[in-house]
Amino acid sequence: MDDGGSMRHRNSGHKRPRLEDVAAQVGVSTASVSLVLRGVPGPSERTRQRVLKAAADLGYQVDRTASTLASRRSRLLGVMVDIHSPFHAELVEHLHTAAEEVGYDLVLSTLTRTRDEQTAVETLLAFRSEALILLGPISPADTLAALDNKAPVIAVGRRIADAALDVVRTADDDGVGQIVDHLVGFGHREIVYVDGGKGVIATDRRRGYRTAMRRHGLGEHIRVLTGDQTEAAGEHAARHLLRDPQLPTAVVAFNDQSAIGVLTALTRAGVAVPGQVSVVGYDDDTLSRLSCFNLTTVSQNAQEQARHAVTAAVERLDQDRTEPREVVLTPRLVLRGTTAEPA
Amino acid sequence: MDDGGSMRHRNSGHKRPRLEDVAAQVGVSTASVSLVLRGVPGPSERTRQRVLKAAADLGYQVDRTASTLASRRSRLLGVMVDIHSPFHAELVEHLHTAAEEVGYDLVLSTLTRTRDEQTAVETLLAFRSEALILLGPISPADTLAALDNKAPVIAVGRRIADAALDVVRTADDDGVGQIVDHLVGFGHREIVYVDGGKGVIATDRRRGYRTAMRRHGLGEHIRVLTGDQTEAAGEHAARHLLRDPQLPTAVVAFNDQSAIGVLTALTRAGVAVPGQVSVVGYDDDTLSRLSCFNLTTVSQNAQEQARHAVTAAVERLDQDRTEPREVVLTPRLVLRGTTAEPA
DNA sequence: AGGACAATTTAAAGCGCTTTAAGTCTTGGT
DNA sequence: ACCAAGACTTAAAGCGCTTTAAATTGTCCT
Repeated sequence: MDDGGSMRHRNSGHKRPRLEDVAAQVGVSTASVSLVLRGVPGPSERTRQRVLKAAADLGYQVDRTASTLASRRSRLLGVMVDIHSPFHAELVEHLHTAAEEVGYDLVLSTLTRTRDEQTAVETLLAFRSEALILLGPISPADTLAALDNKAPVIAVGRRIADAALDVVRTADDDGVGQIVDHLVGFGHREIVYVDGGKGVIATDRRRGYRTAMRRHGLGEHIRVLTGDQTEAAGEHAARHLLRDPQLPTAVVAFNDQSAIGVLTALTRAGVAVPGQVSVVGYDDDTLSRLSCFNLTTVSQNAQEQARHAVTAAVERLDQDRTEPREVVLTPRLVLRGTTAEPA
Repeated sequence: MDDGGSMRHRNSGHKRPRLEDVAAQVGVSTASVSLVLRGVPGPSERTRQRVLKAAADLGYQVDRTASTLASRRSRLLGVMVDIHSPFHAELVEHLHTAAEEVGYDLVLSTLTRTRDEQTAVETLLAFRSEALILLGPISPADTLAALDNKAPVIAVGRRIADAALDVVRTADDDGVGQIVDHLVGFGHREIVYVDGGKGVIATDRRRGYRTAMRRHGLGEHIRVLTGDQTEAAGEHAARHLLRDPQLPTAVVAFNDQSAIGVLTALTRAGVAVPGQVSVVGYDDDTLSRLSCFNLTTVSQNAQEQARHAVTAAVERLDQDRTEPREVVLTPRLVLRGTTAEPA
């Protein structure tokens, strides 16, 4: 009668079943059960079947914390993401499948306004992540290098000078180069670039623009407008252009957000896109695919980056590679409706 | 000399420091160190200082897996999210701060094309989450109820009939009702609704529309166009409307995505918004805030929902509440630029 | 039947921490 | 001086699992 109190709680009495419970049910040792459940060869077929049945009957589910502790391996890859970024979302999706294929699990830690990289990474480490996959880290190179001493670090999406750690990224300069090639192919010459502020990525893209322009003998037409990563910056830059007597024939923006700002301002001013001005973004955001924008842009191939990141981690963990490796993928131009021949 | 091999690995020699290492450094027992590090009263101030210093010097970081195992508590809230949803992103952000305030941590498990709710939840349980916060679960009520037997479940954002578990959501019907009130206040009468397909949420919003229309004596003007949650559906619906001799004066869409489809199709057909037709969405997506859309919509107040979800979890875990509770918040109309008096 | 060898099974020692009961020291009162 | 009452400190027993060495059982020859 005295369980009146405990009966108020569900779960009372039968708590989570343990390995021992399964073992008792079958009449074997916990060692055997553990072996069967992990698929380690050894147990006889008969034992195997009976253990599997008992486990299913009891609804047994392994306790990660215990097995991590005992095996000294978590088989966990820690991933730091900006949960607001659609691109990161896509990366995570592919990281999941890639990790699963090699027998690892993912633990995510997100960046928010009140949660910086330091905190996010500490969380990952507290879970005993064996390697850290950092999506678009902004910490300085030496901080990352120091971190790499605790667990292999794979930086995704950002160039790191003289990296002592693994890096997987796309060639941002090449991406912008492809855009310029594409526009020049159409016959454009007056191509302006709306910048993305400071930061490694912005630097690379800006350089890509400059280099490509010069390569086409358009060095004198180089024009970089200050901006950042927001729609507002794009609008601002476009309004600036509209004040000039003569519009350029094409505008390349740091990213899709900014490009959409440009698009909005131009359209609002009655400028036809791509009739009078072509506009190009970068990232192949969900945004750029909306039919009302249908923005020509550059895709970073999330899937391939994810695969390389996981591979890099596995090489570090299971194949003791120690030399840092940098994987630079070629981005892919995505032609949509905002580019055409100049008027 | 024989450590040539092991020197190839970083981390060799000094692995992650343990409680024991800190204890040895200070010359006390691991028990004392544990006490100090967790802030449990008992240890003297002198010991406290020395332990803290040693821990910092060694770069000690607690091993969650071990402490979870030992204390039989993970202090972890498992959160299932759709990583592609901007709204979920916002919720997660607030869940983080809310959880931190009450001494819990979050572990995220994401839904993807290849990862269903079942899998996501299992991951959460494997980490020993003490409670499960499911954002927009689609599993049937009885599945969720069964799950609630393993760990308290808090369903966020979705109504669950006769719920035997905690629910935190906004009143979707009320939200759409507010939209209709707003439009009627402007003098609109021909208000059509673009539906969001099947699903509990779509049902509620549709009902909210119908009820509000009747409340205003506009029962005869009720008109629901089939649709779903996509931009394409909105475009499709709008094109349908454009075929009629006479356009309605206002269109209410299931969500922002769909509303933007409507907006795009109308604009493209030369219809002025809000001059000729007003358009309203739902969700207060990032999208709706873009200056080129500036969509009037309804906000679900992520912060408040997050707080309630965490509170519900804590009440279950630390204050043994056992009666299920449903928290229904009132959504908030966000007035922007796509609504005005009818022409 | 006896023994070598392979096939299974299991006892037991942890993994790094928490927790509680049982110390050990101080104090201060008498 | 002596003892009770704090104030600290710590030994030791797990938490639920993995892993390895050792034990047990079974099989096949000669």
